[in-house]
Amino acid sequence: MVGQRIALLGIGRHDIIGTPGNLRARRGTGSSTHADGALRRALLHGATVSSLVRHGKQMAIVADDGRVLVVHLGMSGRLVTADNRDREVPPHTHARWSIGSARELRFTDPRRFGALVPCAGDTELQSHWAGLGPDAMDISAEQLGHALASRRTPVKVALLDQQTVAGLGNIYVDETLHRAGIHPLMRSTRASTYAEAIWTSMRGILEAAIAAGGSTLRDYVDGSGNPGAYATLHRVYGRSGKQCHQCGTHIRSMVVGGRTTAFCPGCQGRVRPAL
DNA sequence: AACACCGCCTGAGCGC
DNA sequence: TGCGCTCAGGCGGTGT
Repeated sequence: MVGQRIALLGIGRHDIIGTPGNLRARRGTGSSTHADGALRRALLHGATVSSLVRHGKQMAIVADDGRVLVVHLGMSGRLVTADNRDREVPPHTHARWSIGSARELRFTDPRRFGALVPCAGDTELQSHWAGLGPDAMDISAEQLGHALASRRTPVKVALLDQQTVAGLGNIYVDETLHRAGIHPLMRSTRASTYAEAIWTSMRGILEAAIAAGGSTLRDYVDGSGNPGAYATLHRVYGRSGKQCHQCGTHIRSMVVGGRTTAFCPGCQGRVRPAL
C-alpha cells in the first residue's frame, strides 16, 4: 500500500468509527448511505499512503499529507486486500478503499468490537497511543519488571492490561506464562522478580507466533486473507483437559480477571520459574 | 486501586 | 432438522 493512492469506496456503517483516546466513542447510529466530506477526508479518501505503523494491537495508516487512520481489529476484525475485480465482498464489510487502480482494501468485522479511529496528525496519534504501555516487541526486561512491580493484580491480569505492555491478548499471555513457568494467579509484584524469564518467554512466543502467521481460532486472517498456523503450537490455550507436552499434567482452566485462563498445574505450580 | 460485572455484536458448536 | 443455550481473540463503563 505504501506509495499508493487510496480512495474511500464506501462505508457500511458509522458505528465502527471511534475517536482518539476512546475506541468506542461511536458517533452516529446504524447505517447511512452518504458520508459527509469531513468524514470521507478523515477516512483517508484521496490520500497517498506514506507508511504503515503499529503499536500493540493497533495499526495505523499514515498519509503523506499528515492524515492518520488507526485500525483496531477487536476480536473478529479483518483488514484484507483483494483484487478490485473481486465482486464477492464479504458480509459485515464496514469500509472499503481502492488502492491504486487494481486492488482494494476492506475492513470487515462481524462483531463490531473493532474500530477505525481517524487522527488529525501524528501528534494526535501519539497522544492516542500514549494510553498504551510500551509495545511488547520494544519493551526491555527491566521496563517490564518495573511495570509488573507496580501492579497488585494477578500477573495474568497485569499482562493483559494494555497499559502495562501493549500487544498481548488472552492467548499470548497464557502461552507466555506457561513458557515462563509462572502461575497466572501469582501477584504481579512478586512476578516482577521473574521479569527476565517472563520477558524471554514473551519474546519467544511472539516471534514464533509471528513466524507462523498468528493464531487463527476462527476469524483471524492476515492482509492477504490467509489464516495463521500458530494455534496448532499452543501449549495451553485451547488445550484444557489435555496433557501438557512438557510434563504430562492435565491442562486446567479457570477464570482470572473475567477471562478464561489455561495453565499447567505441573509446569506453573512451582514457585521458581522454569527458565 | 482493584475487582466484579455488564454491554456491545455475530456466529459456531453443543445438547436436546 | 431445528431450537436454545453457551461461549469466543477486546475494551470501556459502572458500582463496590
